[in-house]
Amino acid sequence: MSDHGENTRQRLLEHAEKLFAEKGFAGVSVREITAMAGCNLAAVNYHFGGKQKLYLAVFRERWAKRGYKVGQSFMQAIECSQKPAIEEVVSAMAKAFIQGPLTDSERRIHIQLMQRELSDPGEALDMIVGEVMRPFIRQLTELIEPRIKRGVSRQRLELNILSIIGVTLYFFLARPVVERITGKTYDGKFKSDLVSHITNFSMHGIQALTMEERK
Amino acid sequence: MSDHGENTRQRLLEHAEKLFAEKGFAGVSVREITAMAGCNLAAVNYHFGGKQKLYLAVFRERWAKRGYKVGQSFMQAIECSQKPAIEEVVSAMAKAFIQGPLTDSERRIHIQLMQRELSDPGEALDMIVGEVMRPFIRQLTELIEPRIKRGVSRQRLELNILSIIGVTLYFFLARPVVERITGKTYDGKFKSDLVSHITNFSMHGIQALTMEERK
DNA sequence: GTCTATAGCAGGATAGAC
DNA sequence: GTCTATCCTGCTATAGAC
Repeated sequence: MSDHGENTRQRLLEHAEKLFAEKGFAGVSVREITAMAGCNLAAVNYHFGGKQKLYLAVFRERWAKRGYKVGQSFMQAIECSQKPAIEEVVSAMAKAFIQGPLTDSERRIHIQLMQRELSDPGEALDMIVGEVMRPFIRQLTELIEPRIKRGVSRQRLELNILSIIGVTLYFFLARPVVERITGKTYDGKFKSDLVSHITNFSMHGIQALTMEERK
Repeated sequence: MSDHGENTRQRLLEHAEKLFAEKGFAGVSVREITAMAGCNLAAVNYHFGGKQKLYLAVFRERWAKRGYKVGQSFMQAIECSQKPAIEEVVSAMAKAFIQGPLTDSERRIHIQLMQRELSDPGEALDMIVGEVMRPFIRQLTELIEPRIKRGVSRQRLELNILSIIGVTLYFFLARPVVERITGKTYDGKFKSDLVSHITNFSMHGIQALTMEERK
């Protein structure tokens, strides 16, 4: 019973994250969170000091950790080959996001939370970009840069890398649209189709940087 | 003074749209909307019957119209050539979104609103997909299909088209991240860089469908 | 550390005067 | 059509018992 406190705190973080991802900060009430976490209304204030600070704690204590995890899973996949081809890098990146160390529901929550923070940037965005996205993009840039032909600016390379991440995120964020348009549901088969599509599409996109300009 | 009513109604739609795009449905209060529209708190109920119905009216009376406008601008750009090359189609699509008939601020609002509806699908999503996205994607499919090599499934083509739209949307949605990562602001120069990047990246991605499979 | 109870306020909606 | 005044619900946050 002495560590019941830490349990409550963790349950709060867990369920708050799920609800914030689903409905956004303003769309969730503290009552809803505490009810779902099976604890008292006052617990949020005791453990975090308010709803806003709980929201930030979710990013610091849960989101960031998962961000590192995805990055590590990517680096693990890539580190066997010392000078990986662009295909390997792109494929490893797509897989890190899509078939990486997260469960389906974690992945959903993770990406939705990030998207919400992108849509109305708040205090958490600096952490997201500085601690997770920028280091990840830097690693990618260093891996890909030696494969790029002379004369391609760093900015163009960055835009390409951002695009690959963008395509990947899109297929999670726009899931309701993708399902309606294609008529498919996100089952195992369709997901693996998605992985190979994203890898293929992105790889060709970025490969343009290894060849001469068209026309 | 007899048409003051219609003016109020339009001002409400206009400012409600802006606020809903910025902060989401739950993040905006009716008080905030009416204050910004310079009318009385009760006007929302009188004209629309409640906050939720105002939200739907925004999509039906403003969002959908702009969706058509973008689609038409695309068709206009493409209809001069009877059998356009894939490059033309992709370029016209990127331009319709990015340099099309909308002003910068309209574009921002338009895409943010859509994204919010994708993140938590509500009653407006069916309209968005059915009335605007599906017809647009169908047109694109018909334009591109004759250029694709035999044996490529309709699903693969659809995924490619969705990806192009995805990349384009991403550079608006993730604008705060893109700015932080690249260190650029979305001024005229950077935007035109974006247009050519998106066109290039997407075109190479989809061109894979016109060639033999790799390996 | 957890709970009950409640303060204090902001939200959407409505009735009724003009 | 518009406005004022108000109802009532639900919110966050806190005080204080246990």
